[in-house]
Amino acid sequence: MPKLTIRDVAQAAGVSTATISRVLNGSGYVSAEVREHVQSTIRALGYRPNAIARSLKQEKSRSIGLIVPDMTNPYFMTVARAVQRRIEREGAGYHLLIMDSAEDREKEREALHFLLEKRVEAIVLAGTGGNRELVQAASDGGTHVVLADRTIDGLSLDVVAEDNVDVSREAIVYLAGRGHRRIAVINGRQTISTARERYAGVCAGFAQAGLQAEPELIIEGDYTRQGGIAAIRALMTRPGRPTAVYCANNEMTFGVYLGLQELGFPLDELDIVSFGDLEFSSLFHQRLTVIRQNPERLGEEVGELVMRRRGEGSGEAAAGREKRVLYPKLECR
Amino acid sequence: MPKLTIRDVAQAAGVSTATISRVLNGSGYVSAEVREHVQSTIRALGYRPNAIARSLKQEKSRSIGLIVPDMTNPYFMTVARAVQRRIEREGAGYHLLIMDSAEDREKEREALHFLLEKRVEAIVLAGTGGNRELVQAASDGGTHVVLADRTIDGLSLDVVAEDNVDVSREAIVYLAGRGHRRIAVINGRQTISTARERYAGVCAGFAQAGLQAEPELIIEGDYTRQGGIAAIRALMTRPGRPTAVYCANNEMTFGVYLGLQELGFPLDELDIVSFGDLEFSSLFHQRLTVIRQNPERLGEEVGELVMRRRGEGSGEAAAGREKRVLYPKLECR
DNA sequence: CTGTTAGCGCTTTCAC
DNA sequence: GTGAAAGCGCTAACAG
Repeated sequence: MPKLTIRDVAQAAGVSTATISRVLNGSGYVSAEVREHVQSTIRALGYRPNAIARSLKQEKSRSIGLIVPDMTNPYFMTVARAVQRRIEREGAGYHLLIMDSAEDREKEREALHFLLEKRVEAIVLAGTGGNRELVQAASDGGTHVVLADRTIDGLSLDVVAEDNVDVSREAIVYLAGRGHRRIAVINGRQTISTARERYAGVCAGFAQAGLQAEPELIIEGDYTRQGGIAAIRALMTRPGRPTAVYCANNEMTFGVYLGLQELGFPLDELDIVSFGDLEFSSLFHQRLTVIRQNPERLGEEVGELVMRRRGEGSGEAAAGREKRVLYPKLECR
Repeated sequence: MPKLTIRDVAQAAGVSTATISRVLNGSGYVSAEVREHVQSTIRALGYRPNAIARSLKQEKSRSIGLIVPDMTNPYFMTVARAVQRRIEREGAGYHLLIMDSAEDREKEREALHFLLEKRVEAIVLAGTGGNRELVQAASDGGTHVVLADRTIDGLSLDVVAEDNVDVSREAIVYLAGRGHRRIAVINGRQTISTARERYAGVCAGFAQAGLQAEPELIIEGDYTRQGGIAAIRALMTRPGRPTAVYCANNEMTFGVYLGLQELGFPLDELDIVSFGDLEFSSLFHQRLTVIRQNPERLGEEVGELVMRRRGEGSGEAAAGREKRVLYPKLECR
């Protein structure tokens, strides 16, 4: 099959390439007669314009980059899907380039470079906490940057995130209210903003409940399932076990259950609060309380913000950055 | 920030654009001296080559399209991730464009057109069953097409899929062996190849077990959670309830559990076999037997195939198509 | 070893 | 209303 170009179509239709282009884009004046003729020629030939050439000429890639720290986490994939839907809805042929940093700063750096070379019009970043200068440079360079879910200290950029502090405080108070005195905390890495915020909330909760946070019950995990398994293993195989656990993300909560099972404990051995939902929590009638986030909404907000920024003048005139905060809810039952 | 081009770099470094290009691509001869100078200039300026221009010139987009019928299904996202990893591993700057057809032929058609315009080098399709001519045309047009998970009748294309028939037969025999006589079947739409194959296997299973498949126990669902809910509702709210259910995909199985819960049945009311794993099946000690698929492996095979085809001459010389079959396993316990 | 140059396929002034 | 022509940023012959 010969690769067709706009010139082939022009030749076949007996008009100039400019006319074809005008028909394709619905721009400029074209008589109805010619338009129809061109359109039928296009159909007859099965011609498809080359989006790459178009992008080069227009200096618009019509693509948005998204970097998530974990493609296997349903939370981020839900965000991704919402963003994708939102930008596709615009109908302007936008699409999403999804990259996975796997919580690795180096991979994140590569992903940023990659997206920059692809000339994405905006980068949505749920970051590892690293690459601050590069992110700033990207923003200064005129690529819109929106931080999603996670912020980066010292950068003034658009942000759509959740309030991690207050609901975490509430969670600890809730557990204390149920009579727990030995509450373990499985944290995320403190390089990640959400992990820091969640921990801050936890501390506030302990204070409010008049409890002393016991160092050996505070474990720094890594937001992975394996991390959750390791954490619960450590907690349950030494004296002074906890009676309740606050777990800073969904994957680690899953790990906690896997670990409990592996250790031979009943799954309802502990009261657990999970920051972030687990798909099966509605079926899983253990002593599990969920802090329900709203990835759908977050993704929509991000998409909306991205498309709006696209309209505004690039970089330079960009007025104040925007910060939108969503509020997760502790689902007591 | 001024957008830098290769000419700016050339000017700054006092050499020609060709030299810059050679340094960038590691092609042709460049003296070590000049190379270093150019590289430091590039770094100093913070120059990033424009991948769009490069793609246009080289007539290689370095992108692969993937169309899945359901982005929310972990099965397909696992496939996607495996494909992505595999093509990124090549190190040639390849990336994946993921599109969601939402089981809708029209959306699938749009996605195909979109990817064709983006000049993706290959399309990986887990299809709805429609758009046969378009898919054929894409393949004829020189875009490699690999069917993943689902085949399309009458098309001779590369395929990586699972054997749905035999393990489904086995599942029914297994349920019959546990003494069940009233076994319900929740099918997928018969426009989808996997649904047809799974149903064929189910019928073989009934025959082998010497059971009569009862029409009112065979329900055509749609591979969605809602479909599963609707199906189990229908089955359980009329006389002659089943005692076991074969459920043709993971999402519908989830729906079955949601439905049972909603109807007030205990979750272990029925023996259930699910084609396709549920994330929590290992924790969920109900009467659930899973047919374990291997999306990781499928994705890797697809990625491998795609990258190999890329090496071979395009379209024309493409020798025989390849069909790889994976074998899911019934996990009895 | 390095520079000059001709495009890749399209859009977009600017003439007519 | 339509066409001619100049690039978008890069790479790849081809000279030198």
